[in-house]
Amino acid sequence: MAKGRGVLSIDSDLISTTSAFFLHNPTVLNSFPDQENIVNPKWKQLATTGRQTMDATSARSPPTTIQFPVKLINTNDARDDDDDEDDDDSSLPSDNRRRTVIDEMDFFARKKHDDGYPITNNSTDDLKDSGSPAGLELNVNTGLNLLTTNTSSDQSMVDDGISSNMEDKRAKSEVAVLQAEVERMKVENLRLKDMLNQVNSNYNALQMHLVTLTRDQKSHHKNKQHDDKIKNNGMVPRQFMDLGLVAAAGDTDDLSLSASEGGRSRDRSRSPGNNVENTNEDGALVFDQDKKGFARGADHREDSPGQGWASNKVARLNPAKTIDQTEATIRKARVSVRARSEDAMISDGCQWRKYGQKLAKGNPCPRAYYRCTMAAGCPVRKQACFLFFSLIIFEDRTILITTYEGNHNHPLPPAAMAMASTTSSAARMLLSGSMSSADGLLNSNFLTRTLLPCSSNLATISASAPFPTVTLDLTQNPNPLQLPKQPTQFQFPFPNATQDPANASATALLPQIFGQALYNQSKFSGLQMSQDMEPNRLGQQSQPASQQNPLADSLAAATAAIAADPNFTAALAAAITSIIGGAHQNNINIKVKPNPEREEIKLGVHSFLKLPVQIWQSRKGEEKRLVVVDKGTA
DNA sequence: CGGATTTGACCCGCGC
DNA sequence: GCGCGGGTCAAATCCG
Repeated sequence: MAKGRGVLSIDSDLISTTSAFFLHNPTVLNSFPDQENIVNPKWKQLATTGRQTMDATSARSPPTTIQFPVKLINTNDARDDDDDEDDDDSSLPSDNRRRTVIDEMDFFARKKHDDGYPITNNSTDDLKDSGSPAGLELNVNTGLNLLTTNTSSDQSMVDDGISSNMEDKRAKSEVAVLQAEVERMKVENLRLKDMLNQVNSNYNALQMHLVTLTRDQKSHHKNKQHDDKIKNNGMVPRQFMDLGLVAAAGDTDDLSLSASEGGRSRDRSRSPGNNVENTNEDGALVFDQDKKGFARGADHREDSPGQGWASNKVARLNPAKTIDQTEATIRKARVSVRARSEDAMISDGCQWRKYGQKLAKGNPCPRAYYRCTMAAGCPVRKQACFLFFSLIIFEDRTILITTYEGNHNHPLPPAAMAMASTTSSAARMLLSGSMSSADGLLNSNFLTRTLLPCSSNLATISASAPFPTVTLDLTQNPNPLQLPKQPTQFQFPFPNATQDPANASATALLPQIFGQALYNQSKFSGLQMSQDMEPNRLGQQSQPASQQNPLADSLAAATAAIAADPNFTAALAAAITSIIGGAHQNNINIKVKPNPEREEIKLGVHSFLKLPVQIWQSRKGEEKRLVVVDKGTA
């Protein structure tokens, strides 16, 4: 079973801040009753963050055990009024008066005593005394009728003139009954919380549908006009982004796929099993664009396993490319999360089952395919593969790229909600059409500021890839000015990353650059990286590596040795060549100033690779350059 | 023994 | 039309 064992690091501040921009109500995060029992400490803060909402929810929930003692006090007051037969001219009904005659409340008398209002069981004088202070609570209505049974029995007690021993026994039995009742109410409370959570989830899902469908309608007119522009200037990527709006109407898998494939039959010659997984067996509503309405999932079986990965299925459709059909060609957004993890899977709170593994070209690290198994028919899938360069350059600092697609059709545990909210919101941002770009890679200020306000470099959008993809880079340290370090929330398995400025910057920059390159291989034309790229970032990392890392000197020596090793050269070149597919023009220029802070880049490389690369050093020795040589000539 | 994983084969789109 | 690559399936295998 594929269980997330990796250490995923997400800053909960980031999430909490981000959640303010989520379309669906983040309170879902807090609606699970088991927050106290969260095992993983990494998520505890999330649970704690949500506790306010939980408390509020509890306060609004049906009567709890807290309230009914108040009701008892109220009864005592009434009893007091009645017991004072001589002085009292109470207008209470006769039954209430009879009820108050009961002097059964041994344990309540004790409680009152504790509260400072002493009551003696059989003393009517005491009953008189006890009446006045409790009168403040007369108006408290607990909504519980727990006293009904008690009072009736008490009434008979009084009439029968039972002794104090019997009263003690009765009191004990009533305590037991009340305790059982308390337990029952606790269980009921938990059940109600579950129901509330379910309602919240349903509400959020419906809200998302409504928003996206409304947006779809509004954008439909725009798309018409936009298509004309596209015809004229062939701005396919632009068109693509706009089509994303339609996909956004699904926001979730179901809708987009239905819209894109509605009315067409799949020609895939697979076994019927292909259709099993995405048919919404749970009866989820699916929007059928052809039918202009929602249909039950059971009737919506044209889809294939790829409800999740819709893109290639969309491409399988009728190749005739009219504008309308192009509109129907909806590619689903993907959200790629880049996190530091040494395990093949990050722990995102969901249960995944691995259904395939593929050795993608250019990456010796196989890509694993997972599907969500938390609910039958859940269309969510994810891919996971290690960032190759992270293995090359930071051997001990692997970066795992996890790509999600689709939305879950089932309630999620809090831990999963964090990731799901992040990814779904990112996908919505991508598909919202508010940040369309004429060309592939862009850094969206909009997305950055809204989805990930803590950092300006955490989110990247790629529309040129086969799928619109939002990449959330969780490998970087957020801007320390905006987000103080909180290493306790999520633990990256790389302690040095925050300690060593050089490491921090390098680990942040390289994966960002190379990782994006991997996702845009078709557009890859060269990369440059310099220490000057982010002076602020480096400036905020105060101490030089040599001061903080006692191994700096030895590392520098090792670096020099490794860099001089022809095996290293060959290995690194081979790796890069492999990644970029041996394209002739693909020279990767990595400017490396001879700075001791860089020494970690070269560690442990040549044990990993075997193909050639050339390292060129400038005359002055200020700069080293890695040149990828063609596979045949290297 | 049931469920999860592995892995070779297959399907399909796309580029040449 | 053919080959390549991504994605998926499903039988075989593993494992608790």
